[in-house]
Amino acid sequence: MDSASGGRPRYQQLARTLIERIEAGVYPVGGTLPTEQELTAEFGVSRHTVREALRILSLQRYVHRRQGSGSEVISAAPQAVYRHAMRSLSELFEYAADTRLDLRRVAMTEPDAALAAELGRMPGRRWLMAEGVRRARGGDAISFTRIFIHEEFAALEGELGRLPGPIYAEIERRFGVRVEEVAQEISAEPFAPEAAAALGVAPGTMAVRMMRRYLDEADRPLIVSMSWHPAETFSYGMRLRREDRAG
Amino acid sequence: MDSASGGRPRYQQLARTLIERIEAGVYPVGGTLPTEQELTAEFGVSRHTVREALRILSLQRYVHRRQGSGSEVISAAPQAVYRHAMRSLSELFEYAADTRLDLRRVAMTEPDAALAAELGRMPGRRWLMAEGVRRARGGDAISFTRIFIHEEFAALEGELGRLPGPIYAEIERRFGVRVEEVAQEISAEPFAPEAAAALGVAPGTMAVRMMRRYLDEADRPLIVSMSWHPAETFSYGMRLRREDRAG
DNA sequence: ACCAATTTGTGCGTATGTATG
DNA sequence: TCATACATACGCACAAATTGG
Repeated sequence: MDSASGGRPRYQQLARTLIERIEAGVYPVGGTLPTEQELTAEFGVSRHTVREALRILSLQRYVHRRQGSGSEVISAAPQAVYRHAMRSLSELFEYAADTRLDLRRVAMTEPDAALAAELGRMPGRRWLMAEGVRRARGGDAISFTRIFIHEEFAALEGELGRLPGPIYAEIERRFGVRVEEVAQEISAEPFAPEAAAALGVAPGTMAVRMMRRYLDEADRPLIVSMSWHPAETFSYGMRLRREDRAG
Repeated sequence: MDSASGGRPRYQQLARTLIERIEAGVYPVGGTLPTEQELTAEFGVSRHTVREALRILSLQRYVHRRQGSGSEVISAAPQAVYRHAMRSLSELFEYAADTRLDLRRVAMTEPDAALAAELGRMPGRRWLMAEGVRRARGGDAISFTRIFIHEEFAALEGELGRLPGPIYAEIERRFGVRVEEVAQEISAEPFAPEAAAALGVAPGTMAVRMMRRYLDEADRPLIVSMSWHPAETFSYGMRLRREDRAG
């Protein structure tokens, strides 16, 4: 169309104009927008274009439209909420479905002060620790992994090697608890000697460390997992989506 | 209309029918829906009605519609369950409020094929590139940062150095577009020589790279930012909360 | 309770633009 | 280059909800 208008569709230009007016107070909160017919006349566009623009304002929660009544301005600065596009916890590991965890050691441990602080704010209790190497289907090593399971669920000790799914899912099923929140932290540090040896990488190789705390409704950690990935091959992706009213 | 169909509008009935087919596997994930024209013929409704129905499926993330290509089925059960505890995009950088970006170079660039692929699936266009060093309030270097801004917003070129807030916020305000989604990827690689020099770290130092693509409603990247952090001091945390859905 | 005007919702037809393969 | 398929945009008509008389 015309280059002066930025090359964007007319309904988007119109939506932007109306939003500017709302934010400037031309259409005050609590009042109503001009009718579709008035907007059609003012901007010289069809009703279809006006309605597409008003749909944008409605989705972004600037206005509330009611048949027979009009378009009420409900906010001059709607706040956004972003949603992690993830349907289940197992998608936290995008690779989880195609990997297996080869455990090399399972034991009850009592962490020292530094580790206890990392595990969470629980009192100085014992944890069931499982460590091993996560491998792709072909056998290639992905990470050195250490998992701490709260002693409350220590009955799993004998079965850790042959669970069909993720450990957190089994704990939810067996013990009737629920993972309400996951706190994840990504950092980087060189591999510890034993981790390097287990993965078969040179000592001192740089690793990306992912720590996840699986928390219940009171923020108590049920499981804490730590994985060290060779930095050269590590990649982690996520998508965050702005929320709006569904249909 | 007819009582057998529930008295709901035709486009809602059609949307319901299509969703049922997707969930039943009639239209498998990864495949495409029939074209608008085919749906028009099958259901005996106008293209307008078909498009209203498809808009519902698109908003509910059942399909992804692409001009010229079709409506790809992307999920048979699109409800997200975990929510990233984040109120605004600026919280992506937990430090954003207390940092500043010292730009050392701003220029229009035409990326090569490899970079263009990383920036997104836009045609081979030019981007406004800004690069510099992000620093804490005290002046300590945090990261080497390179930002690519779509040429549509190149008018910002002269102001990049003195924006009050994040670039994406200014673009939303000035151009009336909206960041609907952010795709983030974390990986690790050694610093490039010029980045190492700019940060004052030894050549070959390992870096954690964060790439973020800020996408509009059609998944077109508006801004792409890349930051390289010295691995030794990098840490990134996030929390994901389970959502209780009524039904 | 009813009517009439207003306003948005639904639905159809048509034409042209633009990205894709 | 060309056909296909979705995006944008114009027009019209009638339905349904709201409002005020």
